[in-house]
Formats: sequence, C-alpha cells, structure tokens
Amino acid sequence: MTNPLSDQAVFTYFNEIGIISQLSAGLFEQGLPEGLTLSQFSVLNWFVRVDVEATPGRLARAFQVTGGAMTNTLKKLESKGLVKVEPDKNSGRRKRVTMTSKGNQVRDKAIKSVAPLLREFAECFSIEKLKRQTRQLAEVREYLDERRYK
Amino acid sequence: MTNPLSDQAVFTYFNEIGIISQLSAGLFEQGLPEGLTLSQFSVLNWFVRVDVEATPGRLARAFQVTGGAMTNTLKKLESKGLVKVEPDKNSGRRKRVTMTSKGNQVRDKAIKSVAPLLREFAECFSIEKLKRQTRQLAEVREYLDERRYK
DNA sequence: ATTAAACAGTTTAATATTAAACAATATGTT
DNA sequence: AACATATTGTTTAATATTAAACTGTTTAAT
Repeated sequence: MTNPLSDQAVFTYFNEIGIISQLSAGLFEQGLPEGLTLSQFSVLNWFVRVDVEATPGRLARAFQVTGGAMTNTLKKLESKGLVKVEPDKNSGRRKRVTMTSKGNQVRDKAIKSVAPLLREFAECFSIEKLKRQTRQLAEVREYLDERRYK
Repeated sequence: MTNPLSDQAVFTYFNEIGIISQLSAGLFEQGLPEGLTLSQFSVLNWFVRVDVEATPGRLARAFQVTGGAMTNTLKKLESKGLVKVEPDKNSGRRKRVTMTSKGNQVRDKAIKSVAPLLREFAECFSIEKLKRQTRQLAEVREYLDERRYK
C-alpha cells in the first residue's frame, strides 16, 4: 500500500540535500585558489587523508563518479602540475597517480582559503550535531550505493 | 584559532551530501517516464504542491538555480507540452507559467513510477528520523542561502 | 518628461558530468 | 596454447548547469 505522505517526506528530504549540495559546492569553489574545482580539490585532499598513491579507477570509485569524469579531473590536475600520472610497472592497463609537491602546496593553500568559510559554519552549527548527521547521511549514502546498479 | 578537526568534520559532512545528491538524482531519474529529468519533474511537482501558476523567476528562486537554467528547463517542458508559457497581461517583462493537463497526467505517472523506489527507501529508514533530518537540513540550507551572494 | 537604475527573462560560451563505444591488457577456462 | 571474458582507462556525444552579456520593460528620481 502506497503512502503519499511518506513519499513526499522522502522526496523533500532528497530535495533539501540536492539544494545544499549545489549551494555548498558553489560557495566552496568561490573560496578555492588556482581555479580549482571541488572535484579537483577533493582529489588532492584524498591524497593527504587516505593514501599517497592511487589508480584512476580507485579515485573514481572513492568519489562515486564515472571513469570518464575522473579522467577529465586528473587531466586538469596534471595540466596544472598538481598530480603525476604514470604507467604502472606491474600492469599495462593500470596507471599510477600521485600528488606532486606543488599539489601538496596548493592543497594546503586551498585548506587555508576555505578555512574561514568552514569556521564560520562551525560556529553556527554544533560539531557534535554535525557528526551525528554525518553518520546518518553515511547510512543513506551506503544504501544508495548498494542500489546503484539495479 | 583554526581547528583542523572541525574543518574536516564540516568538509566530510558536505562531501556526504554531495555524493547522496548525485546518487539519488541518478536513481530517481532512472525511474522517471518520458525522459523527464529531476529538474523537470520538480517543476511539475511544484505546480501540484505549491501553486497553479508561477513566473520563471519565482521557479528559479524556489529551486535555487539561475534564470538561464530555468529558461532551459521550461523550454524542455514546453516542447513536451507539459507546461504553458504565456506573456503576462499585467507586465511586459514577466511571463506566466502554468501546467497543462498533460503535464498533470505525466506528473501523476512519474509519481507512480518512482513510488516503489521511495517506498523501498521508507522501509529502511524511519520516516520520523527522516523528517527530523530534513528539519536539520533545512536549517543548513537556509544558512547557505543567506550567504549565497556575499 | 527625461533619464538612470532596477528588474525579468533569454542567450551565449564554458565546463563538469554521464552513458556508451572503444582500445588495450589481464585473467581464466578448456 | 588459444580464445573468451573481464578489467582499466580513454574518448565521444549529449546535456544540465553556471556566469556574464544582452534585450526589453518598469520604477524612481530629478
């Protein structure tokens, strides 16, 4: 039995998320240096937080984008000299992506430029609440990810 | 004084939101009929939930997109015969947008096609929790919206 | 009444993304 | 060993979006 009320609740939920995604990405990118996009910054940040090397496929999976999108992002980063993309010695179809020292510097600069934005936000919203929300969001994200190819 | 830990928490929060936005829009659009995009469906849905007529500008503000984006969305809807766009009799620069009866039918059909998706989701996540989260998200959305043009 | 400013909507150029087709390489089965 | 299949990454075409320039209209100020 369908329940239009709960349907509407679910729809509204995702609608809010979509708008926040759009607004936050816009605000965030305004603060980024070197014409970095959010995707590009995210890749640089990944190299600091997760691992010092990666394959394009691993990055694409990490950010839930298509391989084509990651190819594009990496090309932009490479043309700015922020990452290095080399053939993998052990496998002819893989590539090995690493961050350059310039990439590291630009990432630090980016962190500094957006810090005021983030701090201002953190003043208005309790970090504890935010973390609680993040855990709930992660559950939803995992749910959606599982249903991605159905 | 900067706090990198809370910066990271805020960043992770918006990152989860961005990924959910992407995944949910993709899943949702797969279920939509007539090649409707999420934006197009959202406009149709608006006419049922909010008002029977609108201007392009009002819709653009409601969905937090640029005027150009709304022009594009309305053109697509108009070419499918789902909305009608007329000059406003009282003002030469405004236009008057209404949904056609076909638009109404397609919206109903769309609601029906995505209902299983929404219902499946509603079974996994308590509606009460969802509504609580939606209220929190709305606060964040309002915050971002206020800072949009700073 | 003129003129300047604000407003509503469209157009243009640029871009990030997707899905699908493609090339090259690796893996597994017989 | 040979061949089919899967994997990895790139390319291509389409599209939704943005910012900025532009057109036409209304409002306000003098």
